[in-house]
Amino acid sequence: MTDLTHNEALQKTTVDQRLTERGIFVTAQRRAIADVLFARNQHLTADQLLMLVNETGAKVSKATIYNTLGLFAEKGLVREIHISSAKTFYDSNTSRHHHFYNMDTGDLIDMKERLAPLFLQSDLPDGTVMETADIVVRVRNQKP
Amino acid sequence: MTDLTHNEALQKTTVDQRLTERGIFVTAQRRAIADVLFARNQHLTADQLLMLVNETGAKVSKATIYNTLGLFAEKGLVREIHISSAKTFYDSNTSRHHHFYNMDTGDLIDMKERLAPLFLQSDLPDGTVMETADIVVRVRNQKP
DNA sequence: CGTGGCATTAGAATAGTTCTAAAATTGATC
DNA sequence: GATCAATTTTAGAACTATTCTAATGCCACG
Ligand SMILES: [Mn+2]
Ligand SMILES: [Mn+2]
Ligand SMILES: [Zn+2]
Ligand SMILES: [Zn+2]
Repeated sequence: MTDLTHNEALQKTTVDQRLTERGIFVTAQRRAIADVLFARNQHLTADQLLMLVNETGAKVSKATIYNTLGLFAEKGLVREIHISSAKTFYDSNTSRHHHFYNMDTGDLIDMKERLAPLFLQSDLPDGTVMETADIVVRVRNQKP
Repeated sequence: MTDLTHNEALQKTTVDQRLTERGIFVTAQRRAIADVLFARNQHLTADQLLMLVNETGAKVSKATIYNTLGLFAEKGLVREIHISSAKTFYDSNTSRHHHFYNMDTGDLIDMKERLAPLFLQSDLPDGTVMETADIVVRVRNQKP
């Protein structure tokens, strides 16, 4: 009992720190969202996150989900992954890694290799064949 | 005069062949679209293509642009590149290559290297800094 | 308390894309 | 060339992920 309470307190502090470190003011909604999002490494759509957050008992609007995901992405706490025009995932794992997207199942799977220079059949998830391998490097104009 | 006419005829045949080779029936609209799209290697949105095609004097509807781009993509004549949920480019260059996307200017630029194993500052377009480098390998379940 | 500055919210608006159902075109067959 | 089935095109409606609006809520600080 005391153990669980203690752990929750630690968790809460950790999540708060994670936001504060990036200059994000902690609010009840942001904490509720962060609790779900950062519970583990995962790939979630905005809708999925909205449902998961509200299942915990918190009451967070769709607008706040989008505002918060936008803010977190801007601050480097989540990574946006654009699969198609109707499929954007938010990845709670911001370490450098890449993905397999299974067009049949809709699964987005982390690649084991940190940076894969070549994509061999043996690198793919079992039972799948490569369709395309797209690299999009996003750049910004250097600040003057 | 005769030269130009001759060239246009050759062009038309080449475009027709390109479609026919992939089992696509040639129609006036598909030819009008292909003429613009395959005139050179380029990255176009559906809207841009619609405007360019209709500027040539052809009358093609938006639905046909989307139908045709979908068909061409399915047959491997164009490549879809998803930059964000509201930005899909169609690439008339289907050879294996990857892209730099400049978030400031909206430019989508081909990478020189065929497959870039590492992204060094010196690899980036002049005056830009890397924001993210995303690899999405699309896979399908192996046909049984 | 009262004021200022964010944050949150419901719902409307936006925009890219897909769908619908009818009309047009095609091309094979007689 | 007329007939007919299959395919394609089309205008506009519908759909849907995301963004916007503008009103309300929430603190922190004087
Ligand atoms: Mn969703
Ligand atoms: Mn467009
Ligand atoms: Zn991931
Ligand atoms: Zn390209």
